[in-house]
Amino acid sequence: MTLLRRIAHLDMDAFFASVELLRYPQLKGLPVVIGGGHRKVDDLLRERHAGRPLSAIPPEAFPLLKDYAGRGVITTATYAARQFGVGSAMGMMKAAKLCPQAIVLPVDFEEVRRYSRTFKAIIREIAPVVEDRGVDEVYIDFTEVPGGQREGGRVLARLIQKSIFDATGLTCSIGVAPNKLIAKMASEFDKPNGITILYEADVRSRIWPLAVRKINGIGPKSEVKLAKLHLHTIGDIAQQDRGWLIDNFGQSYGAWMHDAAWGRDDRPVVTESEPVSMSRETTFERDLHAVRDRGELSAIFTELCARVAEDLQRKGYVGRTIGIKLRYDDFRTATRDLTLDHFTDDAKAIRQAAGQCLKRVDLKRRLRLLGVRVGKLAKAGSPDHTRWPAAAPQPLQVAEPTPDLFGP
DNA sequence: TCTGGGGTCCTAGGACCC
DNA sequence: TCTGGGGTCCTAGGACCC
Repeated sequence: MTLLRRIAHLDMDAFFASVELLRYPQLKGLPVVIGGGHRKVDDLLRERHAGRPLSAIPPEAFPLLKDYAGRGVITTATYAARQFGVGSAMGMMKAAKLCPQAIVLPVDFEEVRRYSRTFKAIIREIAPVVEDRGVDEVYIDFTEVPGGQREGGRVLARLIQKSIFDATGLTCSIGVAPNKLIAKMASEFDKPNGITILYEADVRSRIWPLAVRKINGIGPKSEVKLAKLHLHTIGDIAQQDRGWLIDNFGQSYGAWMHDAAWGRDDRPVVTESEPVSMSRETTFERDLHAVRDRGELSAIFTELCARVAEDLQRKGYVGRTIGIKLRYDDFRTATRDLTLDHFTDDAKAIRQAAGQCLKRVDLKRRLRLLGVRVGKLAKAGSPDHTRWPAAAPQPLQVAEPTPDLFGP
């Protein structure tokens, strides 16, 4: 008998918030948002309630959204907070208007990553072909897993859900479908803690009525453009002529959009991949000016370079393209980059190259963000990296490079 | 009182080489 | 002297995702 391709998408429910609720179960059912925050809420609470278990801290002791002042966005909101219209990626200040009484907690990345590793390890024990899609999501290929075909994947999905819950106390939602594209949409159908099974034949009835934005790959810009063409649902796209879509959205995107609307997607579940770039960036608490705040900017810039270098070294990569990113007070973004003739993971070398990039960008406007990126990565010590440069030997550093604007 | 931080992929023009 | 292509690399910006 031939196997049906069965791909699952698993999404942890309100992951960041749920992880916090494990620590503070007294907040269950209350509106809680995670995000922003440079404040050390945990430290604060621990100090104030020294000696008592975290779970004994009364809910009234927690900081509220209405008292929040800062530039952060919300990473996750509990379902109780979502009732008020608060959601991911929303600015904290806007959220505070909608739900001032919500409790705010900062992201605890270490804790989140710990649970992330745990739930992914549990999945891999059950079904080994797993693709990482960030801390709280994965695709899983059920096709050849023993029992992966039973009830279209429902039996295996249930087993995974239960295993994760038993080990962590966390819930997730799973969609199982013929491919990643449909599985991703299906996992949203029954949240939280749900399972949705879809087949090719369900595309018309279950997928076509959905808004175009539900397709993973159609974002806010394309949504607006589609609306102007009077296309609102996925079915609307499916009814269009493929050539017409290509004329309006380009060869690649237009054809992809047509396939997506018909539920066609043959991308494999990719279990391993190499990073392409590593970066660090920071948004300032207030907008800074290149001249007036030179000292502050210089220190931040050097620190960002040091942190990228650290990341590269810790993970064992070197890179050849050094880039910077600026965001102006009007939210426009500028990037500059420079490709070196050798690979590096050295903070000073990165700082020097990034400094050269800085000279090519307008520094008259106030800045709200500064970032440093290293691309064209290779594994440290790999032939790819040691072979470089291929032909001409690089000249010795002849002169000290001229200092950049943020220079000491 | 707008709008984080970490990524990937695509496009498009120009340089440069064959 | 003029007129070509094709291929690859570099750079800047932008869409999108988690």
